[in-house]
Amino acid sequence: MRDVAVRAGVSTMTVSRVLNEPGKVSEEMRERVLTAVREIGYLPNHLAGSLSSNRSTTIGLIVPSIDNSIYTQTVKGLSEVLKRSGFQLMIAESGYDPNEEEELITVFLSHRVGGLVLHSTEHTPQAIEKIRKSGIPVVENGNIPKEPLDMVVSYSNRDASYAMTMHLGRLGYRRIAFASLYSVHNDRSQDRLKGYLAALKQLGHDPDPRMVLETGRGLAAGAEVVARVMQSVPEVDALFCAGEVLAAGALFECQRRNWSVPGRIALASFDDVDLLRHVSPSITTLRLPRYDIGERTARILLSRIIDGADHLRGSVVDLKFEVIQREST
Amino acid sequence: MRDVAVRAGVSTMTVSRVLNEPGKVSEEMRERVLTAVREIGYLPNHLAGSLSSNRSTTIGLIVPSIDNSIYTQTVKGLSEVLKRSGFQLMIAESGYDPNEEEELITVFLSHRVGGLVLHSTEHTPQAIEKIRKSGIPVVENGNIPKEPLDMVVSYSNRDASYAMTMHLGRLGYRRIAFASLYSVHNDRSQDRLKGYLAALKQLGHDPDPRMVLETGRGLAAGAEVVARVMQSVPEVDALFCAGEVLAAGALFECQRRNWSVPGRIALASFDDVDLLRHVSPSITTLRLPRYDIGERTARILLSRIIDGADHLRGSVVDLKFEVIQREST
DNA sequence: AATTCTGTTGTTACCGATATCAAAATCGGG
DNA sequence: CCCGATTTTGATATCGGTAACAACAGAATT
Repeated sequence: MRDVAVRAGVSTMTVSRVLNEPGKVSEEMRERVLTAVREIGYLPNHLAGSLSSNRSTTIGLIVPSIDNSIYTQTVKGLSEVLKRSGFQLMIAESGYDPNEEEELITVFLSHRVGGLVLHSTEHTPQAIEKIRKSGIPVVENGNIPKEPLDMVVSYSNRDASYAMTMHLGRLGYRRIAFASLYSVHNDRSQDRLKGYLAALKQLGHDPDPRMVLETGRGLAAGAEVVARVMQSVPEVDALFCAGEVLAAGALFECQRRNWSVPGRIALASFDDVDLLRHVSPSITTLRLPRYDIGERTARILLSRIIDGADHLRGSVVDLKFEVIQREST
Repeated sequence: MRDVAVRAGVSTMTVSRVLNEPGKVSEEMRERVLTAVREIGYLPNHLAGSLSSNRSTTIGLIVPSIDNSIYTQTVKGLSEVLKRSGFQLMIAESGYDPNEEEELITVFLSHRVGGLVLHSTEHTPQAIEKIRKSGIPVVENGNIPKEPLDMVVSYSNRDASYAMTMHLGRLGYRRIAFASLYSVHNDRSQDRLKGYLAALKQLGHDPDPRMVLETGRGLAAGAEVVARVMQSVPEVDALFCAGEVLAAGALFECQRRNWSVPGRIALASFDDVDLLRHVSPSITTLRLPRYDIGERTARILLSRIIDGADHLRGSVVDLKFEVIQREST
């Protein structure tokens, strides 16, 4: 930068102004400086800039696992909005472990990120303390927690699960089973179960512990879960899989075993991925606003960081979802 | 840091040493400093550290699109290895556009990343120039380019495509069609086509332009492409889809139209994702070392950055792939 | 014409760490 | 017990920018 200043015959301060607040510099200076910048091929040093101004254009994002198609839509929404404002994304995986998450938060804070996006809504007390102390804006977006850290952009897992279960009930299914990922350290799973149970109650069905299943990740888990419930409760007539991979795995297993869907058993899913629309039968599911979540998260963060919109502190954005009725129910 | 130094009654330099080169400090000092660090809840400022030391623990990664399951495995490999060494990942999407990529490279360079990982192997001349000038290590890992920028960790798209086509030939298929994504600005597609053509030649089959198809992304594109080739060349007996989404889409279309697979037409795919193993019939495909690519990329970058392993400059790692024979062929 | 205001540019200090080299403490051997 | 070698610690400059305020010129006001 010094080189540019010398070449243009101005002070470094003027160079800095041309690059950051061009309006405050006369036309003539601006051109002289920009020419020098081009001639030298000068690249500003963001580290120095951030250190000096105590402002950062980096946002830290922590997801449970990168290789999960449902997060990627959110990441894309985030990334596209942030890029437009010249912000960068730092991404890390917590592996569904709050302690790991805390560690990553620490690393991000020491990188002085301007904001933080957390998919999980379960945090260690130390993590919460560190975030509070840092004072940077945070958005949680995997669920709508009881006690938000700061801002929230999400949909309600409980409401979505409730809506789908009610939908199945209204279609006339009487023995509706529910499958989700293991719910320890996963309040999304817990809330989905709550929604399911609330809907059963509303429908006047009795809950049956044999019809509430938990399993691991992957298509194989979906296959296992449908086989398990068919075995233990043969009269089951619908299976609501709270996860799109589980639902797909369940469908494939039904195809292999020649269980007609929805004749023998109906299937419903959570999250609308391309796959569910293209299998036959196509699978009834919930369309969740994954991309929108990323977009809104980015916007609200930028408002806080750039415009200092302090009135947004603690705001909760509850985005809409939709039941998509297809052939499988 | 000043506060910590004062509290421990030492100089900031000693604090810095305790944190970065604990071996060079006496046991007593170390404990005094660490206590002060804990009491104050001190978080080092990485920006300041990087600026001062001119070293960075951030790696920039540019992928064409984040929401593509095949990249996520590579990202995971990268992320896991980097995390262990305290490195961070900055991720951005180029949207398959070299100009966009150049822009992102510029941003990353001004953030002074310690290394760069590019999935694409097509770059603008300016991008190449900027990278050269910056002197930071770079890994390309989407393909094995003719003229690498620096280091390469990948498999050969041409060889993989050749291997699968030969496999189909050896199984006795005589009219093998080939489908890929549009090949403009996509040397992966181009190389896969080359491999296919080379194998046809080797097998003594004549290439037929009606059996070489290009299409867009998504399951619908796979459906479209299989319908198209069945229409224009009814005697086709195998379709090699150079992309796992295309193959899955093609299979679903065959199921809808009741074209028996592999009886009426055989299907082969590129990349081994969970889905291809679980559909019925399961799909013959290539297992590519996606995760390994990320892992090796991270390792080789860290060697260059931490150990200054200059002999690795320009090295090319050609990882192995494997043909997975399944029910669809 | 003197005074105030406005807009542009420059000066200086500082952001929070590390590199470098000098100073002080420790150590072993004669 | 002294001296040089070795280890440990500290003082200072610096990394590359920006904040804050000062200086200055020309326009507007009185």
